[in-house]
Amino acid sequence: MRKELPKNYDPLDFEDRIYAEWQQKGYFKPDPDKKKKPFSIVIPPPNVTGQLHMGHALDETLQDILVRYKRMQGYSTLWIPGTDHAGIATQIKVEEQLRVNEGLTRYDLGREKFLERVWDWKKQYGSRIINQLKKLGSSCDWDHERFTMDEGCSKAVREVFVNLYNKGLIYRGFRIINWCPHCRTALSDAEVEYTEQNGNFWHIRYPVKGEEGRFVTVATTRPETMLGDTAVAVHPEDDRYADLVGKTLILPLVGREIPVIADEYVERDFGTGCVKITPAHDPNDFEVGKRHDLPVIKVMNDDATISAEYGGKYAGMDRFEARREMVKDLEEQGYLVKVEPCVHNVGTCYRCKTTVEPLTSDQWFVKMEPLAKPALEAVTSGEIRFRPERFTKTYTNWMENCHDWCISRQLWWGHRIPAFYCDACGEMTVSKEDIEVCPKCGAPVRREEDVLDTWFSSALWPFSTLGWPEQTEDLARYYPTNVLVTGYDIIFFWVARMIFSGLEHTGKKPFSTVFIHGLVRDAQGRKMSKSLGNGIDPLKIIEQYGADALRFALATGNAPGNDMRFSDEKIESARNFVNKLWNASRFVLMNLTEEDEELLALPAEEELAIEDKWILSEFNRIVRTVNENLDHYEIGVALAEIYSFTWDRFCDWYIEMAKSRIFDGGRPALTVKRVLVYVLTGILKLLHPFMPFVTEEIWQALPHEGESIMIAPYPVYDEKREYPAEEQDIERIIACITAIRTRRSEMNVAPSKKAKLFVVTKYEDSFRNTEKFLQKLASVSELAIVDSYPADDAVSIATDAGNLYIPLAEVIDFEKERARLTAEYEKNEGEILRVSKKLENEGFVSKAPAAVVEMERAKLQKYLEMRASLTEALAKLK
RNA sequence: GGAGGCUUAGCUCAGUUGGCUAGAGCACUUGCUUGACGUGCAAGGGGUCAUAGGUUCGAGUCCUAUAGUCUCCACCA
Repeated sequence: MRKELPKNYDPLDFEDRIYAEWQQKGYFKPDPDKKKKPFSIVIPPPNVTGQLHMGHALDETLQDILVRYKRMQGYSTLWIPGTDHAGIATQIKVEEQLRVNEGLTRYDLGREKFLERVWDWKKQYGSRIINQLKKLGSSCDWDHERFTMDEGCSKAVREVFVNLYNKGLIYRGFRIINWCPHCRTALSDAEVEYTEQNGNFWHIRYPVKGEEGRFVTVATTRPETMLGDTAVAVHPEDDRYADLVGKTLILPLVGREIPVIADEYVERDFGTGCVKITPAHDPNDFEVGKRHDLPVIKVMNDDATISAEYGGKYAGMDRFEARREMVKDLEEQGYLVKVEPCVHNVGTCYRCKTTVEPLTSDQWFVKMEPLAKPALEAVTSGEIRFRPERFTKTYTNWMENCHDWCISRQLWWGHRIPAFYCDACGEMTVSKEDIEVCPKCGAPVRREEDVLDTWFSSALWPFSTLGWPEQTEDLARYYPTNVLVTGYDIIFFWVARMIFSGLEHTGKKPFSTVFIHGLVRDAQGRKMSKSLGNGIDPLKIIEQYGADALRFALATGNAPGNDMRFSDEKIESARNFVNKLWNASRFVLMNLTEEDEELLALPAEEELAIEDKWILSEFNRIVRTVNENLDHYEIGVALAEIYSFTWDRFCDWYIEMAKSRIFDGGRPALTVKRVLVYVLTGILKLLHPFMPFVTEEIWQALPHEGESIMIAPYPVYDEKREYPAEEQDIERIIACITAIRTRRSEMNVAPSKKAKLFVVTKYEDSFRNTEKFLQKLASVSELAIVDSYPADDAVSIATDAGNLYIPLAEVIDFEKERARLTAEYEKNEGEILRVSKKLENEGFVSKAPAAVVEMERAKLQKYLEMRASLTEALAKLK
């Protein structure tokens, strides 16, 4: 007895079970068959502390679609999953937990104890996100699961660090960097987010030394930094201040003497034209300071309090408190000229949103210029391609303008920098292996405290996960990977850095295609965020609607790279489609009484009915477009094609047409069932990459060959299976049935009221071959093909296939009929005019492609036939 | 300041290299216990494709300008 599907579609019944089966059968593993072509993807590793959110859901869905598609096409697919240690993010979480639960800071615990806590946390939460990925149906090879701080990845990190250092591409230097006073670490440029904030422009006057009563007025948004001022700059060609250059000013509140200098960096028209220069706390001032050899006075501590050394009475105050106090004092002492409100961009930490403090510090950097050049070339040459293409520009702009990458972080959670200092002789050693003593003088060394930027290890992900620096089989077979799927928000953080790292360390690009998607927003189009509380939990959606519906909703109705909104309507409509597929399958299944072998054989050509050929032909065409679109990463288009074929063609027409044949029984019934099984199975295969669970569940219930739809071959276009004549026949009849339904509906004729149909047509065979459909689907009691309709008691319907007459004298309003037919006639005349004009146009006929011209000719033919029909129908009304 | 996106039906969006009478989902109107599905079936209404020019036989699609809107980068203190 064949397995039956439950009446109601309930994904909870089978999703977990099916996933477990797939995993147990080993379908996620790459096929060891060397003859198969490899296809590989590395997952953008979610943060180990994270929960699955809609962004992940979209990202994983797209990857899984590609991987499942390729797997069914016979590739040996490897999709590597894993998680990222997420340095700052994780450390913040653990510190927060520590603070809340125990009232302790990481300093209370000390480095070693604290790291134990973080590892505990990782063990506890790391598997959570992995399990959530499974809920989505992700067909990753879990045997290949990696973590950015596991042994292999850590080895790769060290290898890369030492190599870059030896090449002079990593250096340690005293520079101005972005400092997060809350996380107490340096940040890279990419990790600073600029937000517009309301602030003030304080105009402050600095007295000129030796010239009683003379002042220079500077304007600043950050008065507290004046403690570190070491000059005031004016433009060299600014006549207003020409005589001041070289003079000395007395810094208010501080009393220190600073020079007036001339530098082209100053914009004459902005502010007062005089700029206070604070090399220790402003990147531009730092550059000015270097040019003029100014002292660098750092006035803040790591927590952004004012330093004891230079703070004077403000020492120990928080920077913002100091600002208030200093403004007050400046005002009291008569130095404050005016306060001008302004909106300005303030840099904030991308993890904790604290205002970033630019300050000078000793840090480690990656020299970007030599790395950026080949990375840029790989993309501009087309070796690596962005989809959609417009993101190429985002990438190249950044790559062309990026500064050296600050990679050291004053955190504890991360890859510790493999540098060792000897206090005895001052030697620094960078080494792949840990060392205890200085190679130069033999004194004990101490290891660098800093760890590396999280993104330093993520940058190696495509090859570190495949075993690099070992030359493993995996690396040889699956690197470079084929495609990287990720959001546009991490092109700088991650994609760019993977590209230059891959090129530098493996000599190969890490992937051929970068497939970029947008953000998932809420129904109002707002970014989902914790603070807004508008996040939609994908796991709740899965519980409620099923993973297939979620995947469908995410994969459809939006163009690549664009943001999308996630709404109730969207997920409901997705669920409705799954439900439709379920029920169509139930219908097919409940009518299969024959043996599997019998049903699986596709009928011989001569046994196929006209509608069989029609649906097979249409299916075949859909197969082609789906393949083409998937090959071009047009996932939404591919899915929309399957959707409309399944619902509008297969369910609404073919199944309806099939009913009469099934219930008639006999040989034709076997044929139609075979076609039903064939096309439905084909639909399931086409849909499997998008909706893996439900397609597997139904496929298993249907007659099938093989163990799982997951490893069944993806449908391919078959040029032999094209039946243009039959397609035309059926399309013609569908148009007639629709026209009849429309007329009857307009005239409020109950569907139950059957009527005879008279047809005047030159497509006699089309009508005769499909009489049963007209009867069944257009409430026709009997079909009569005539040369001309004899009476004037009929509703007439003009079609390009001929004239249809339905004797329904009691419902006809002749005036209305005439008006309607006339309107239709006019409209048709308009079309005739439009198309004939086109065809009379010399330019069109000579320049347009022949196929297009041919199409227009056929169109004109249709309109002319329609005109004949309408003329006849109108004549009948007289 | 620089770059890019978006503007198509009441709403949310498709429309791939220019070429069938511009589509879908949702919403709306009308009818339907039609042998899987009311999470459904049938029929229908609804769009000067932001505006103005241009290229072309032909423009929602390409070019230029304008307006509105969003995002990213830069940072003039």
